[in-house]
Amino acid sequence: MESLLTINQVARRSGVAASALRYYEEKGLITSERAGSGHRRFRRPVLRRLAFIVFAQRLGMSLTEIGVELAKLPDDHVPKGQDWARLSGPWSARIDERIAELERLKLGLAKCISCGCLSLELCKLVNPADRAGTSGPGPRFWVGEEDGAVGKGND
Amino acid sequence: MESLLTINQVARRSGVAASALRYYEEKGLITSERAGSGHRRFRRPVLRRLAFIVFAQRLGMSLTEIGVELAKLPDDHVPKGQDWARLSGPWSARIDERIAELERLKLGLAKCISCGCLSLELCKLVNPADRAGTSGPGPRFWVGEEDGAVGKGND
DNA sequence: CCTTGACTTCAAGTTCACTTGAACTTGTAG
DNA sequence: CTACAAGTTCAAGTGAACTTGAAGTCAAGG
Repeated sequence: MESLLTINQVARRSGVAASALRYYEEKGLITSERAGSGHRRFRRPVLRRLAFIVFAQRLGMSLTEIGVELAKLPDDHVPKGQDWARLSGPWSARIDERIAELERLKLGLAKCISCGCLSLELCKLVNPADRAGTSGPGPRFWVGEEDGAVGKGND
Repeated sequence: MESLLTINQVARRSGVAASALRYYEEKGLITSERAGSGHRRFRRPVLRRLAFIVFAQRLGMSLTEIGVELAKLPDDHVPKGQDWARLSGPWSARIDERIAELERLKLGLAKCISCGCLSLELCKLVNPADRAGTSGPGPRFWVGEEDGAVGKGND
């Protein structure tokens, strides 16, 4: 028994909807074999890949970015601890950055929100590195003064 | 000089695009007066409201959720330190939760990714409270075993 | 043989958070 | 008076990440 999983088995075990699994496959994030019937059969390592995808989404990464990371895993053999471990260094750093930003936000919240400087200081608290700066729709980030019409009064 | 700001002044000072400001106003997140010409005139406190919106977005909140929070601010007077401070308690807690989740993720990454248990343990690391559980599109979260087809082998 | 359930593909729909474009009005400078 | 920038509304488009629906296939059970 090679222990191949149907799409719904994977869906139940991963918490990722079957439709999402097809979507991920279409996007090249995961792969499957086919049974004679044409039905998908997933190998078990897909579960770890999915764990990684869910994980990375919680960190705010887009599927495209996640795809880039997953591409670093080998195609020629089932990924081993070492393969995943190669990814984990940069990831720890990434998480640390995000935590640091949240700490800054928290500090800013406590320190500034009641003193009137929030609207002037938030720019220094928010790290725009990740998703900002992309063109098209999506939230922008706070920038400093740029405008002539700056009063001396508190905002 | 009452120091009312035009939409582009607000846009420059907040880093939020003018189109987004109109959108926020439409959604009831901010308000403006009108000049005789029909042009929007924003009062200065809108800048702090916008700071709060940008801030909350960085925490992963939707505009709808942010609207609920902003509704807690008084309409009858310019929000003061105390008004903002009333919000800050729950917010600190919220940030702490998020930080705690990231710490768990990081720990899980370091501890589990190389030992083969990741796909079984992530469920305990990821806090689904925030955005998961919503119906419709969007990412799902990892759930535990639910399925008969569980092998004893490592995934 | 017929139904049921699990699966397939493909096209179209949904939500969020905006942006873009068209057509129009106003205020200021030359 | 004419330009032109800056503003307006409204409708439609965008991109990400999926979901939903329609129509069809396939294997197993009664």
